[in-house]
Amino acid sequence: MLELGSIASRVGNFNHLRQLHAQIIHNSLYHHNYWVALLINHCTRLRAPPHYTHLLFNSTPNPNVFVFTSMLRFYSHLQDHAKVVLMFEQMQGCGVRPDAFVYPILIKSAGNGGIGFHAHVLKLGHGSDAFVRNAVIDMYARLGPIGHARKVFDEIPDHERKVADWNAMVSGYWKWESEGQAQWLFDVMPERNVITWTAMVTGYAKVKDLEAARRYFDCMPERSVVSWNAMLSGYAQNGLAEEALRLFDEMVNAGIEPDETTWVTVISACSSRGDPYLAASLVRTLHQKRIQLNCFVRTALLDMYAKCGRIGAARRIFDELGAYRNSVTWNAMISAYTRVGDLDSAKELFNTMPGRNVVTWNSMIAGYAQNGQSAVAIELFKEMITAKKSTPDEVTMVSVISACGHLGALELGNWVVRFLTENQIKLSISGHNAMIFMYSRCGSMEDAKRVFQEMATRDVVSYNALISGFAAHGHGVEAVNLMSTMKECGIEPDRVTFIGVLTACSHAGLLEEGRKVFESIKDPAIDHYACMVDLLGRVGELEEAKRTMERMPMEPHAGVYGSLLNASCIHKQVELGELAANKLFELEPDNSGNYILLSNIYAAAGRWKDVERIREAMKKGGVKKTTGWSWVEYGGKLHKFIVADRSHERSDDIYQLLIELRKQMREAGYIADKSCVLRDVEEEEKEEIVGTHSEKLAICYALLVSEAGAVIRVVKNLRVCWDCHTAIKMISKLEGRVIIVRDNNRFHCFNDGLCSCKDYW
DNA sequence: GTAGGGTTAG
Repeated sequence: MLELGSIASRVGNFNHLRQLHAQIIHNSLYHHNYWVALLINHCTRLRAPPHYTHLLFNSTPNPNVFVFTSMLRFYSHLQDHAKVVLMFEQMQGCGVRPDAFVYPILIKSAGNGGIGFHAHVLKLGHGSDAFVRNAVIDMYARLGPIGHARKVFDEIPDHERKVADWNAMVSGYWKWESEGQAQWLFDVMPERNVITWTAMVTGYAKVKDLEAARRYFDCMPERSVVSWNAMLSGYAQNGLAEEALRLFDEMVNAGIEPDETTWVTVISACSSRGDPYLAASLVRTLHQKRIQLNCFVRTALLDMYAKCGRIGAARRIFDELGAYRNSVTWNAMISAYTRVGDLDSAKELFNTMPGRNVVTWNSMIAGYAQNGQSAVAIELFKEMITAKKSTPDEVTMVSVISACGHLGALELGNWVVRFLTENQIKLSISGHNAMIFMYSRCGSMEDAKRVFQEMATRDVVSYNALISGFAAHGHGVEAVNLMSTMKECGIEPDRVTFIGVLTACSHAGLLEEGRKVFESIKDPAIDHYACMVDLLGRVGELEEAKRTMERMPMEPHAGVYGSLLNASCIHKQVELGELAANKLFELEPDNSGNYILLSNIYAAAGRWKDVERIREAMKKGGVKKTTGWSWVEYGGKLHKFIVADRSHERSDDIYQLLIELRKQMREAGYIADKSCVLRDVEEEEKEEIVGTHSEKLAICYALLVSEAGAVIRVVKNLRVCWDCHTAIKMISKLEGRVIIVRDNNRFHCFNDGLCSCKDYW
């Protein structure tokens, strides 16, 4: 028996637990409820699998109140409220009378059902038991209404009121964001303990007042590991990873032994830094200290590996966890895959995951949205609301709104906005930012401005979204002015702001403003140089563009040479174009656009042999002209087209219209634009109408639906060429309204046959 | 205590 006792006191992991279990059976002690309860309590602590624990329980012939209490505690820890209630019922069924210890567990785990237990407790006369009373206060403090907690609290005679009751109230007020009440209770309470102080640290961290949190932390008469953890996670969850890691050092130096929670928090702080060296040193420490890695720590490690780019290591942890995985583990792994763009692996996990929650859906939807698969993201969102298993929240909607913006799908966007109000989903800053983005990408600058103006608080992203919108629509002056406004409001422009403003200057031809903006950037990044080269190039200052590029403190990337090539194309500069293109052929050998641009430059100069040479080079290098999808939004649906596409239900009408259009144009004496030379050369090899590229099909569809008076939005991948121009002119004349056409990153607003963007003609 | 969201350029 003595030996058993010494084994029991050393149960540190699941194997020890099994050994103890075996010993107990070996000594025929299994029917002793004392040992069973002890085993179950170890199961709780070590988070043993439920089936193992349940087996233990089931083979106990006459469980007493201690065994039942242990089981209740076990399921309560797992947050399996249904099992807790079931166990409670079984307990009563066995004629075992619940004592005052049982009710706090029940109430804590039962969620809203706890209110029912409150009545039960009063009836059984446990109402004046200090633990039960505290559990009741704690329940109302956590679940609300907090007023009920206060009522029970006030009814306790002064001399019976314990510090735990005060603490429950303090935490409750923080939970319900009554900072003043929490503070007041803290000030008037007759005695405080380490839990009280820690609650204040947690509370101030929750309202993001980390300075106040730190003041309380520094003033604490004593600190437990929980207090350290509270301060640590306060830093970690508010994005102050550096502070968290510094505090962790302090903690170690102070000789405090970190617990599992500490490790989880520190690992998560390390994740947000994404630093593989720091990660490796943390893992070494864990090994040296022989830390038990529970599911939480392992999941945090998984996430850390993934965010440091070690997807394989992350997957190994995921596989090793096996049955111990929880939904967080799954979601972390899914996000790990979407982060690196491996959508297939992510989707595979998504499909096999048991019990998806809203975060699972959000991870997958955001994964598609962030990897250029906006249409799929929206499809998945529709599936989510049809399945009705999880309710979309703000995070879901932010991704969906952004996806609508990327597609330029205004009808869809408006439907999503209606969905928000119908389902009472409130948007915070990022939600409104996504809306600004969506509206400006869809060409509704008025709506974008309205959303921006209606916001109570705006951050740098709000300004950036609107500035980029102005940039895309050629509203240069408004973009420059908005940057001044943001400075006046005390928000500092960041990298993205400058990209937006410089792009705006570029599209509006504001050379001097652009120069000033560029000069004002303290430490211009490579993208800022690219924008500046673009601006100089477009307005025809090609020499200065070239000089700017040569003076860059870093090696120019494809964006810089691309700008130069584009400018050479606009201003028909063969030599400069060749220089830029040759660099680009090294940097992006598979990008067909560069070959086409250079060939266009040659064609414009009448150098047909060179055009032919480029075509040969493409063939030899196996460079395929990228065939993107184009699509038209109509009736809340996206009609997709690809080269030689015949899949559309109105395919015959579309091709008929195309033939008609060409006939009309030929008769009217239109001549093919030189910018389409390479395409037309390629197409001549095929049956002309079959090889028609997707944008022409999209335009034809738009033209067809316009006859029915539909709203037309032609989006994505539109290199507006000769046929398309003519078609768009026809549509907008027909409609007498503004038509927005989007090619990858630029907008073309056609009003009465005129386009705001002069790039292509 | 661990998981998910918004802005960027040729």
